[in-house]
Amino acid sequence: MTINEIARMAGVSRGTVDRVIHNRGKVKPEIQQRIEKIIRETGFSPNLAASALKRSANGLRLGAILPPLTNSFYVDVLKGFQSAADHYAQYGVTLSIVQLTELTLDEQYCTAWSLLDQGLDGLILSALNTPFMTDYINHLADEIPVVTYNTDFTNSSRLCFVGQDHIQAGRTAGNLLCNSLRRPGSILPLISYENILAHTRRVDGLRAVLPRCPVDVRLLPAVETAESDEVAYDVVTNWLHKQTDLTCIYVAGGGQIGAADALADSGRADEIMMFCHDLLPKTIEHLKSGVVDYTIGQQPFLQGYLPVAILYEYLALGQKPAKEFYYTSIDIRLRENADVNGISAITGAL
Amino acid sequence: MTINEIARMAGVSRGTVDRVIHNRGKVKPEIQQRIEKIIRETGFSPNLAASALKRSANGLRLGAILPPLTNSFYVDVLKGFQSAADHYAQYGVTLSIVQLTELTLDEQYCTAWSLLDQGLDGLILSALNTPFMTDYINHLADEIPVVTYNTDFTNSSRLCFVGQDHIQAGRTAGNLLCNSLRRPGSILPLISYENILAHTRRVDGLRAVLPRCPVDVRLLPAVETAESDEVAYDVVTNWLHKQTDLTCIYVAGGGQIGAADALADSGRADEIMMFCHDLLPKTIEHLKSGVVDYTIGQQPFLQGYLPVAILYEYLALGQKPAKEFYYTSIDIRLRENADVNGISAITGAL
DNA sequence: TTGTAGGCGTTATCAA
DNA sequence: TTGATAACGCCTACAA
Repeated sequence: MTINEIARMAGVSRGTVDRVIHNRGKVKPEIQQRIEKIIRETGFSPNLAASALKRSANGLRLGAILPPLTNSFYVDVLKGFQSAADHYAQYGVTLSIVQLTELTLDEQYCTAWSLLDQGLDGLILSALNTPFMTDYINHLADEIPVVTYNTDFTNSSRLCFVGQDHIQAGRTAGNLLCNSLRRPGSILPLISYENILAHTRRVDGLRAVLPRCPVDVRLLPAVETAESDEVAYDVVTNWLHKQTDLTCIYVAGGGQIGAADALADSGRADEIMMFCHDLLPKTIEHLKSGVVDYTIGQQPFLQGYLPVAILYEYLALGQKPAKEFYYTSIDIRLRENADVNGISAITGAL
Repeated sequence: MTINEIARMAGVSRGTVDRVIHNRGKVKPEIQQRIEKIIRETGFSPNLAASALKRSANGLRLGAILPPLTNSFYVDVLKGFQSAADHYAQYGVTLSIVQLTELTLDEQYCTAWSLLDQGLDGLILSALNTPFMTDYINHLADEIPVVTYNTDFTNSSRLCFVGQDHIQAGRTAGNLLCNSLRRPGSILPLISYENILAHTRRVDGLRAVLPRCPVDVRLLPAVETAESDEVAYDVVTNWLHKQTDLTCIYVAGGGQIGAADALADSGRADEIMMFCHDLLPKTIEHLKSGVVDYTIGQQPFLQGYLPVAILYEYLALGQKPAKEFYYTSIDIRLRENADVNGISAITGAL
């Protein structure tokens, strides 16, 4: 089935069929309906290779906003962006990646705005959950499609979200904890900031499943680390002294390396468990040395790659995303599968 | 960069450049080198959309051989095949899927042969590891590219393999077991048949890490279930009586549902752990009800989808696979992440 | 050994 | 409101 055959069957020209397919109007209603009927009956859909070939001439400008790379999680996200940019370059896509240097509202605003000023066709972003940012995203989304990743803005008009279900990830951590704890005691949760939803939600998820624990556990109030390994090191060192019945350190976000180092230095890594999120290079080392017991990954590469793919399909091929929430997997890692690099995206597939 | 610009820069015609790109010969060596130099310097690579558009006229016939669907693991593999077939249909690919009705050598041979007789351009298969099959795959691979999935034939001339590193998966199961066991005792491993390498390797992997276990454990000799849930049910029921210090049932392959049912019926699911491989619909139920503690998935969908993508790129676009081993992830599941469907392939991405 | 030309299916432009 | 025509970049006969 080609657009030519449809045109022949309908007794019109290709141009008219094209106008119907893309809802461009300027077609007599009765002809429109006739063509739509034929398309439905034949199950015709445009040849993507041909569309892509033709569209690649036009060009598509996408922008992506990336939090500071001091959190090395975003290094893998960046790889996803770059890999996608590389792949879609031949389809006329240019991706402008803007790296923030600090995690403040103002900079986010200004950067995003300067990107938009360049005349973007679509935007990919992740940001702090504040009412101001929600408004701003709504404002952007009026002009161009916006895809959020890692951190969602559910009550905004963004096109869709790519990232983890953080509550469920926290529940999964709690599930692992319940399975592994051998003695009663206290659990110390660490987060970066109270206003990072991802982190507080993970703690909420963990808390929700603790009643299933076969031994008595107590979840201490979450301690902030300001996304700093130094702070986390000190926090853990202090609590190791202060809280004598500590059985587990749960890093819901921020400073996992500092926390692990502190636990290792204390010489009590065998006796106290440690759980965290994300699979950073240092985390792999800590898994192998037995300091960290479990970590839960969230496919960072895909969080960079997929938004680009989604926006390409939406803008260039006119295909709306199939889902509003593209949840990445809850990827449990421990010593023996710390090194396995699963296949995260069929990048080369045309 | 287009083939036209390269031709202009080299002072030759498009045709000559095309011959160089695809190593078709019939080009004067000095001209060949000149063109190759320009291609290298400009970083030119052919536009995939244009290639695809042109090639889709020719058509590509692929074949896939699928073990009996009585093992519902292969239902997900089949979905992968179908999804890929669907996607690549517009690029002129037709995929013939042959489902075996029993797992015997003769049938595999005859089916594969009849497929080849139809004039295939590439073949995807999974089979029992016997010397005969290795010879046969070598024979096939002389004619057309062959991709193995799930079960590899490392000493054959197949193009590449898509599937799990079974030893590492077994080690991961052992790792989980060591983390979770609370009392000493015996572990009962179940396998389908001794000559299914995947299963015995998993047990080998598990055995290798047991010395790290903080409590005393003993690994019993593996028991065969002939890939039958009925047999597995009886085996487990018997051993639950016979082996009074049983702490864990490890289903390395075959009959996991029967085994779980037996454990549930015995009323001792709380006291005895159960580990298995693959995430079948019934396994999810058993995870949620607490009968099965952990299962290790291996991305079955991808094991169907990826081989098709690989063969398309190889045959239609002339791109050799980047790796010989495409290891799927070691996908740990327990109650709280049993339901999560990660994103397994960017299928719609052009 | 090299060059030429036609077409893959779609889309954009222009003329009717 | 429609139809005709010219690309998009590559591949492949066929001609030279």
